[in-house]
Amino acid sequence: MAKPQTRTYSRYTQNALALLANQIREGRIAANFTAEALAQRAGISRSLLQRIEKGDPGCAIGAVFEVAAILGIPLFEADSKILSTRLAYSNEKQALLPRAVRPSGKAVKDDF
Amino acid sequence: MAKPQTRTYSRYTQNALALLANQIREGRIAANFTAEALAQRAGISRSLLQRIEKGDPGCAIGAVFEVAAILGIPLFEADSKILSTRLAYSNEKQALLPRAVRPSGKAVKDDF
DNA sequence: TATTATTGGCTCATAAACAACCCATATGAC
DNA sequence: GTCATATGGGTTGTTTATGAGCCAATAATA
Repeated sequence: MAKPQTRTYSRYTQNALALLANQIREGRIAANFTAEALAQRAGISRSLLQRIEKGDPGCAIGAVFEVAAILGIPLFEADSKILSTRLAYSNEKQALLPRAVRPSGKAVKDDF
Repeated sequence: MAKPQTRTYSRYTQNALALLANQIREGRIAANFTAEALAQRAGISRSLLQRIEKGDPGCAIGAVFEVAAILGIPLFEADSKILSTRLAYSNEKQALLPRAVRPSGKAVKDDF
């Protein structure tokens, strides 16, 4: 009972995936890393890295982020320190939110 | 012959995953979306959305990005227009890069 | 040009992701 | 408090991702 098979992606998602993939490839070349070498560092196979550099939506997000991290590509445009600060803030905020949502009659936001 | 089994992640990757997960959950609640409702919009199951909101590194990056896109969470801190502009620029840059890397003697960058 | 290594693109076997249910609990509205 | 439902967490079976290996083509250097 698992059939993602044909999953669709918004243009925004497609572009974001493509951009991240490009940054990874550019970063690898800039850092003078062989695909094999980078894959090894990230603890993944070369074939997976190839798919990552092609922007395959099916790749595990952990693997993609790890490769990006190794190359020093800033996720969220934030360095290590800022990221953890934002995370801490986010966690506090989380605690204040309601835990269940009651859909209020109608739709809310559909524009992006 | 597939055994990711025990994959390790840098702190940076872990934080980035957690932050994105938090933003998604916060965004869903802010938009007054039920988990079920959001999952349907994204074309995924509720159980997958739950894993996404917990920051599971094994989730497909396409699914995560799509959910983020629906909620209007800016990936790369960029809106739709800026994102496509950056992608176009990145593609041009890509064409100018060498296609194969010759590892020059020693290591390069290991600090991030 | 010759040489060597990187890369792209396959196949295959296996581990993992995913969807569809289920139930129990907690939550929000009344 | 009562009620309806959203959520957390677990299970199951199928689909998919992943690692390993291989080969051909390509690209980088001498």
